[in-house]
Amino acid sequence: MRADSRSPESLFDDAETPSTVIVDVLIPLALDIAYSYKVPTGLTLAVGDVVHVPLAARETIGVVWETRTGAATSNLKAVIGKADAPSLRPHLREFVDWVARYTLAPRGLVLRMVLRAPEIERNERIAMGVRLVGAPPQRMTPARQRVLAILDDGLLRSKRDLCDKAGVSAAVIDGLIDEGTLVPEPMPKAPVAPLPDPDFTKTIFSEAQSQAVDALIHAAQQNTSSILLLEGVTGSGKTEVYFEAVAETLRSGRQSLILMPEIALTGQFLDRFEKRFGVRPAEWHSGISGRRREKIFAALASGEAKVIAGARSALFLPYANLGLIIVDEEHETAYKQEDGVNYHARDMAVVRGRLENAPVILASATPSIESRVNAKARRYLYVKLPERHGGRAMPVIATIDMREDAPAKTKFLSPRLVGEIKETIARGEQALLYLNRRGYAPLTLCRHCGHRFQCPNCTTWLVEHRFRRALMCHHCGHVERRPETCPSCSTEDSLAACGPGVERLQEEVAEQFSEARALVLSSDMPGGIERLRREIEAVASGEFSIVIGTQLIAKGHHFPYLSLVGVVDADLGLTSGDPRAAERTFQMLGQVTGRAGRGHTAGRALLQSYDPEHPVIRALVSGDAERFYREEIAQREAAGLPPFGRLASLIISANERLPAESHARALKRVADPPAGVTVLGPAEAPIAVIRGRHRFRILVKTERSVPFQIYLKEWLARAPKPTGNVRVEVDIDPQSFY
DNA sequence: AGCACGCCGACT
DNA sequence: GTCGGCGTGCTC
Repeated sequence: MRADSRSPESLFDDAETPSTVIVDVLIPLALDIAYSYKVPTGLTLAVGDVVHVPLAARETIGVVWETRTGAATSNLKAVIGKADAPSLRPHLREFVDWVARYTLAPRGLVLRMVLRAPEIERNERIAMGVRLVGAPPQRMTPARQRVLAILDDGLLRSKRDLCDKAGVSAAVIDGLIDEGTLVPEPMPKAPVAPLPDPDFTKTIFSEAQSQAVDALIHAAQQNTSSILLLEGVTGSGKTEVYFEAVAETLRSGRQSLILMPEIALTGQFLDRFEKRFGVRPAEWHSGISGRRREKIFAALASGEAKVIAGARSALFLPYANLGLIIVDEEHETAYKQEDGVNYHARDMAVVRGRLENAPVILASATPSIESRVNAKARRYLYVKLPERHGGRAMPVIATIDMREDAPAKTKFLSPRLVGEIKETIARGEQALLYLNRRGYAPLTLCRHCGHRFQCPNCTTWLVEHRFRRALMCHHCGHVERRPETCPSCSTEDSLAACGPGVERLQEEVAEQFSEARALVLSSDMPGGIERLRREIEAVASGEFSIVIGTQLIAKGHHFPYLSLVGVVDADLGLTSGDPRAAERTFQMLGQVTGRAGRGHTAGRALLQSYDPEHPVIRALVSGDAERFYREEIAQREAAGLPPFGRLASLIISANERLPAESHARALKRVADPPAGVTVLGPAEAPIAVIRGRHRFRILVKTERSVPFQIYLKEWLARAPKPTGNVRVEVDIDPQSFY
């Protein structure tokens, strides 16, 4: 061996060194390349193995990405040893590489999403139970009698269980062990998730549903991947239909993943699953902690757990034999991860399905434009459930023209809506008022000098929160006290609230319906998620007659007493600059109005609008979704926007201390795009300030059909590197992998 | 992710 | 002078 092994040449000089096994280890950090390590003699490693490796002065975990033989150069560090974790299967490694390439993220960061699931097993404690073996004790006591009576059948029981049943403390059992009457014995490991029974109950389906079920079962039986869009209006029994595909996958012994937007993972879904399969599915979301995560991780890797219902991160779990992926509410924006690795779980689900030869079912009442386009272009199979099941009627949707049926000044409920609410609560039914605006008023101005309160960081108005006596920016989180006098002209009591928020609506409801029990449901109410959950339960049990809520009430809750939905400002959101504004509004209002009348009464929905002829409003009223999608796609094409995919936004972030200059520099970088890429307008206002950095969003589209994120990455790599505190990130918006 | 290094303004 | 915050680059 050479004395001077530090020179760069020595790394490749194998003249005097014997050949050894070298592994390339991918480390779950922001690194795109795998690092090489020597394998010490006596250790055998295979691709996919999880290993401990030295890194700088630390020790980290990593995954063997490649093995090879090479020169044993002494400047390679050696693998420390194998970690006690299941090896990553080829499909999962392929998935990591694919996602990293597509999302422009370093491979290590994607690997981290796989590995951070468990903190990688620590040695598991084996639970001990006791069994009756020896002779009865010398001294018999009533407590001992009870214990022995229970263990009479000779079965193994856990101490905990035994204490509860016999009504004794652990000391009694320990005493009997000391006497030799009972013998401790390791308990068999309890299954992490009990096995769902595909034939626990048989659902009776309508004719239309049966056809959908057949199509889904057919897809599930294939050992190849097919993508299927299941479009079914609220109340059409989508969930029960796709449960049949899960049942079929269970029968074939393969695993099913049901992806849901985080918030939708409710008790109600779990109950429905239990009703169909006899047990609850294993759950996976941010609320599942430590031990449980490790167990689920291991049970999926071994193939023991068969069905998992989870949020988007469940996509990166190590399935032993994945046979089906369902993406519930596929249009949900919660599927888009915006920090760290930018990915859209729906699209990555399609990719994983392809890699694992598993069918993917995308389910929604209001599919995203891109899934609709894919279905119509026959890239996806398309199954539609056009009507509600059980003979329930669709809600009747009508508009209230606010130009004709105007509310009183500083009021926001039209006389007609007020009348309908009165009738509804008089019948003992529930009314829901939907307004997607937190706080009291979206704008505060001075009646004397016209001063408007604006966020110092963003170009948005500050929203008044009367409850907290504060003015808040809903963009960046900036908060300031609401002053008594105008900061500009010092006039007292001149500040006026403009426009409605849910808090203000609550005030109006209290005036109009003083006798009714009303409740505001908003994500920023004090008390957090726990209180919110309780309140939703209370609404479901009919405790309130008027519910005022922001968009969180649209998410998959079943309110059996709800018969009237009033959309306070149906135009809200239609005018924002977002190219998806119309689509989002259509989806949101479709979900909200769909809440009406799922119980014993036919539902009604009223949309208050100043623009009742707007295509989105008209589509909602006529129930003609087909027409909406057709018109929206045509309109996007007319506006020069691609119907789906091939549209990305570049996020540019610059230190807030040097705004103008850095911003200009960063913009220069995207000002000169290559042929085939069009920059859609400059970024005018920062969309947020995160950790002292302004974030600007610039939309970019391309004609290229190759995965254009890769194309963008190459472009950005070639572009002159911005100096100063500027960073350009590529954020992939509606994605396509074609 | 950590950690070192180097650049700046601030100040015992 | 040097302390410390922040930005940048490196880790087989």
